[in-house]
Amino acid sequence: MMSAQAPEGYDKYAFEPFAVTVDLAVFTVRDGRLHVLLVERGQDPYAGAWALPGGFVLPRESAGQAARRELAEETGLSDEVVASLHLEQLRTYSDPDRDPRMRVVSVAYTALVPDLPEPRGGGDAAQARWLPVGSYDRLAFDHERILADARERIGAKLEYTCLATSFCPPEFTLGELRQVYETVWGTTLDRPNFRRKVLATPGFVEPVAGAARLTGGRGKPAALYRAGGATALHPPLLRPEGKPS
Amino acid sequence: MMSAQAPEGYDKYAFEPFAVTVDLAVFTVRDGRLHVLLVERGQDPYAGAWALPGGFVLPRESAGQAARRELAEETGLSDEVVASLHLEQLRTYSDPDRDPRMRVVSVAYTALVPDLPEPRGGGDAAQARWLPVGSYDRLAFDHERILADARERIGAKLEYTCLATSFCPPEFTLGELRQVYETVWGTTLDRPNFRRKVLATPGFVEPVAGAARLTGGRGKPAALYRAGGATALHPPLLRPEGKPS
DNA sequence: GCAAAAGTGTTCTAGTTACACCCATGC
DNA sequence: GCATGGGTGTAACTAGAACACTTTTGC
Repeated sequence: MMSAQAPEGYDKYAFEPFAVTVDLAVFTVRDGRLHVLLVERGQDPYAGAWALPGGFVLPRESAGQAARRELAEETGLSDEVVASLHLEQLRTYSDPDRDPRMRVVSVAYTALVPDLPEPRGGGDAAQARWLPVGSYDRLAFDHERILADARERIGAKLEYTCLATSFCPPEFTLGELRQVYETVWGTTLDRPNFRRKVLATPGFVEPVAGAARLTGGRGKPAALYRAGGATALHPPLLRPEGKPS
Repeated sequence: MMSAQAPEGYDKYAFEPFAVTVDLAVFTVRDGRLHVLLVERGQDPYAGAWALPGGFVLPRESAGQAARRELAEETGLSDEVVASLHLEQLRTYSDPDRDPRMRVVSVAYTALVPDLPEPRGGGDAAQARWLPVGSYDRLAFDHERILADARERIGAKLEYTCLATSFCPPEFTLGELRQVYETVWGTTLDRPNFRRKVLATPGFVEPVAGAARLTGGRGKPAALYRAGGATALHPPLLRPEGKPS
């Protein structure tokens, strides 16, 4: 924002121009692994490297609007679906040398989506793909850092919000919901305690009457639930501390 | 960040230029009230209104560096002191119409400082002043919103970090530390329980051997403490829920 | 029957809450 | 003395952790 100290008759073009972009860290859980949506760069710098999807903020849109627009373009999802997704501003990355070409300030966003069909190419040339986190060599620019920040953020968010249901299809079992936590946190959780905790939080999930589904091929069919209306998780569901998977 | 889909031979000046600024929400506790550092605007828009201090990000600095530079200018604190302060990126505000003059994207930062001497004018014309939160009519631009977000953030931060000591002078009593929590949260806390909680958290505070100080003019002199090395507060110190002051 | 996954019950304990109570100081 | 704020003690309550156990399915 212009402060009171800004020069009086300033000139819009007096400064070296800043480009403002958005970067998206979009996660999903597939086959019990955390996946992130990436695009392959076709040109230098970082030609051939994977990068987070993103793009310029247009002159008449906010960064949040730009993020939703880019997400719709990259995933091929309908506007209504994209509008209903949970998109959260992560933070802004502004190191002067983060892009060698020019001064680019990027507002990063995070989204959690259920396991989607492989994204169609969208309007752009480069194909967007879901890749397991850690399965790539190196990300372009400072995207490695952004992705790490995003992982940390969603891990923390699961503790005190009901956001985990965003990773799930419309109807899901408590086992699937638990797997979301275990995948994101890289831990195992006590099944009985997890169940009680979730059911004891009003509005976290609501049962689908009479419905049940087999999960692993064997075992007792699990009851189905839908996401409830609650967003906060009080008291929080804390991840175990020094506990590896 | 430039995505893989960015136009190839792009022109730095092809877009309407974005200005990138920082805004600062700097808090202190004075006389048991939460104060925020504000500057009075001398020119339109919002001439005469109070605004958060801030300014342009220079071509060769990051937003965080700009925030520290502006903070030093506004408060008149030495560079070493400013370098040691806790400055945290809050979020970025990018509504296209948030500044009527041009497109300004602002990265907001929050800082917590102990009760400082009234800031000297700094290099700039407008005087910066500490004002109790809520004691002004209206803030310029979307600064009301930024300030509200900043308050919420620091309130939450006190719950699970040891950051409250940033509001205190180098040596402080547990009563003063408790008052920080009560002021920011607008609640009262049980004194004995607060004391135990703080002392039971390793590294939150460390005693200053033998030192004591009278606080309210009356009463038993209180032992003095210094901030410890810990940053996280495990388990957290949760604010009471439906409890007014 | 056996393995696997869902679902229920129970015990133990750390952490918090809500108090009552004593101590040291200024007026 | 008495008001004021610092400091200690303690009983009740709550949420969570750990783990045994039952149920329902596929093979």
